[in-house]
Amino acid sequence: MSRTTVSNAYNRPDQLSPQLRNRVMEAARTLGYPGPDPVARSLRTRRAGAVGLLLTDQLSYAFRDPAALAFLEGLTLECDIAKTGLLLVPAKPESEDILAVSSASVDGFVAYAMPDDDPHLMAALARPVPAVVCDQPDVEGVDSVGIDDHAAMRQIGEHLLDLGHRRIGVVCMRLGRAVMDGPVDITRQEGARYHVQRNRLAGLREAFTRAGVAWDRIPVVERFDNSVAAGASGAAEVLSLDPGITALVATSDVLAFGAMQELERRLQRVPQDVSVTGFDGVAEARNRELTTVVQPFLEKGHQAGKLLLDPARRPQARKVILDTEFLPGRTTAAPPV
Amino acid sequence: MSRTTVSNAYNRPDQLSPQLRNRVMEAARTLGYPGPDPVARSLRTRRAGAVGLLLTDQLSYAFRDPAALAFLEGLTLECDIAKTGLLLVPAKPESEDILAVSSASVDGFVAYAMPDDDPHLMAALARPVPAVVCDQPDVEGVDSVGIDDHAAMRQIGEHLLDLGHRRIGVVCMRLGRAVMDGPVDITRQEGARYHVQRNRLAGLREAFTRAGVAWDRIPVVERFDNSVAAGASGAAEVLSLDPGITALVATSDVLAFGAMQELERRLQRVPQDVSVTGFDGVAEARNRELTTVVQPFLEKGHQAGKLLLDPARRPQARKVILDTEFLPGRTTAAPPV
DNA sequence: TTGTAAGCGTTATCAT
DNA sequence: ATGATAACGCTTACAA
Repeated sequence: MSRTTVSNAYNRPDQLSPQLRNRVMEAARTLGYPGPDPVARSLRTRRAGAVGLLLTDQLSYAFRDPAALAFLEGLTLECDIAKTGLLLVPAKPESEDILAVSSASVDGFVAYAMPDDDPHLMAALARPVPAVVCDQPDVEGVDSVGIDDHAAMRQIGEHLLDLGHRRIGVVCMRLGRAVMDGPVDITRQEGARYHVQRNRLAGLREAFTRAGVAWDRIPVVERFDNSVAAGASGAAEVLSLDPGITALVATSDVLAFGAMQELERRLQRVPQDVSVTGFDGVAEARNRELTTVVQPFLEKGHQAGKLLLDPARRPQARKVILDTEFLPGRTTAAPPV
Repeated sequence: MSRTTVSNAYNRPDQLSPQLRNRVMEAARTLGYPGPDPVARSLRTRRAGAVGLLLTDQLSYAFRDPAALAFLEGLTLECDIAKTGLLLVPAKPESEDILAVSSASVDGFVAYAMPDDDPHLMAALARPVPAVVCDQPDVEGVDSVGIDDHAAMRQIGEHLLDLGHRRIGVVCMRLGRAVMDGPVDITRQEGARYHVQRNRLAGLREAFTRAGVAWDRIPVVERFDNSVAAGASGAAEVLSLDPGITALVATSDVLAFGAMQELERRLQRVPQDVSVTGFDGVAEARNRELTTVVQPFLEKGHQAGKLLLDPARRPQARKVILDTEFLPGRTTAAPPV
């Protein structure tokens, strides 16, 4: 029996007589042939049947961050439709080991919120497969999905300014690949390796600078982790830098929850004593009526998947900017008199 | 320049002179050679560098279930260590299409809480790669990880019996691959395709039967989704079948939250009017002090990963049964007099 | 240190 | 309807 016939028996049952097909399958059982080898098939067909996903952090991190989860959910829905697997590629930011990226058998990559200079990102973009970046700076020839972080954060700044706040503090997420928890000077703010954080800080800065508030007086504190605990300790540090602030701006909802926890511990009322804002619009933020910006994470994942899996790929890179919505909540009010 | 030299330049930089290596890399750049093809490499080395994961539901479901998430987190931690990617394989229960399973380029499979007769599971086990099943019945020659669902649920039953409950109702998760929301007779309970649900119901039944309570009088209601909404509607249905129950047993914490929501809507107090129990011990259950059984999801994922990735594989299948802890909370009390 | 040659297991093309 | 042949791109003994 020839190879071709066996291949057809598995892949094109209609191309050969049912009895021959049965004979093939029976022989396979007898001989212990487990069916076509996926890797060899991929080599021949030039299709891996999987999409690679690069995340900011080690794999397990993604399962703790509600925002990353929603993105993943949107992306997997597209993968389901395209009958494509999703390969979570280990890409710890502190590791320089890009072997996992360069040897991942995938038909394309999605990079989500990676730092601009991450070697894993570089390695993925260097691969001769399509890629989509999400929440990252545009790269020549690479499709991208994102929001206008700058404008969204400026809205939050303007909201606080309208309420009358002038002395504020900021807790932001990591700005580089190394742990650098502490106060952030303007140089580091501008040179942040994370597109999203850089733009949010810049947007806030623009709002305050326009209103005539000196930005270099505003304490900005960095935390590596996006966790409630990090938000709490970040808020504590901001308050130690300027105990007189009337509002705390966090660059994520999760950090804002931590800030609120710390304020509560200090018996400071929100918003009567200190206003707090977040960013993202995760479920808990809506429940607790945090003043925040809602961004469509699920839709981001959808769009990223669609761009990557769209068979009719355009000759030039496409760029999707999704809408955000400023959502005033009960955690902001006029500063105390 | 020979193929070998190029291969060595990429894979064994120490095996050739630095200047030659540089010459190779430069030539690669000039010629636009993107580096070794991962698929061809996998074919040759017989290593895919990825582990396949089969989940009960479509991929996106996993990102909604806190239990599945914790399992994933534990598993990915092991994958990180082994520098192996994790391939989420689309395996919708209602689909018979196993192509994604049989053509996934993986070095092994982890199957998590799949129904016993799922064709995707069969296809994965038929592949000539190692596999680990989790929360599933033992399969000849396949490593397994799980808990003693039967004993754990019996504990819950005994707890309720000790408090004096005799008329109870049950809300369980799906027992088969098709949506069959509604009351469940004993035949369907015993024939449930989901190992976990089957054993939990059997454990509860044993406790009540031993105490002399006729099990066939106890309303058991099935819901396909493991969601708060499903728990609420399931509880409502149980209450319509027997308005006189003094306790509601849910086979998951999430369903229990739904049951509590429905009881609150009916102005029934928990636990004064009706007791409620869950299963899993997710974070929210601990916060709300739900009476439940805590099971180590993270550890389950760890163990599954370890078994699969352990290079020193035993000749015979290994079986890991993890401990659970009965956690009495504030949602159970003696029935009203 | 570098090169030669033999597969890895498929599927596409073409011929019968 | 079925079969022969030629890649797919790589790694790895082994030889030079």
